[in-house]
Amino acid sequence: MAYWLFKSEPSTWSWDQQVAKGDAGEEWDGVRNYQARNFMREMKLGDRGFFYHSQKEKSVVGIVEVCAEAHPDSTTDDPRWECVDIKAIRRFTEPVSLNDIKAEEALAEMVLVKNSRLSVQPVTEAEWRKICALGQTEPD
DNA sequence: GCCAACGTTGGC
DNA sequence: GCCAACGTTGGC
Repeated sequence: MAYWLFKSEPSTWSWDQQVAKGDAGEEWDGVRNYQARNFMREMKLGDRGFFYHSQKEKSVVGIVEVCAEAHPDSTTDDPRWECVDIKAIRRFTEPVSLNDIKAEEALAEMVLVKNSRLSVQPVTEAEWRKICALGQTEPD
């Protein structure tokens, strides 16, 4: 199983909206970046991801699961763009802020730190476990 | 609100 | 195929 991070501006699509979709999940649509799309193409059913709020909050707020593999993005006719569906699994007991992450030497190589603009990105298992620990939340 | 970083576009 | 110009994102 692989681990990922999904970034969203809460004013556009928030954790609460994701939770409201329940187990049916929702398309992670609107991605118009090849790198991000390619990562979504690599995702398998059951892969886990962090849900990160950008902008004002800048925190990992919960865990999601891939519930549909890559398919055409319904928000565009352009066949280049695909997306996966994700569903909320659980909220972090404590949100883990970007500051918290930057303060951890073990997390210094995270894509979130190195390339803050990439909206869909891979997370290593070590990073996954570390951030779950910081969030006082079960990793699986 | 600013600006750095990055990606994309289009002219040559 | 290069690169300048431009647009967007997101942290500060």
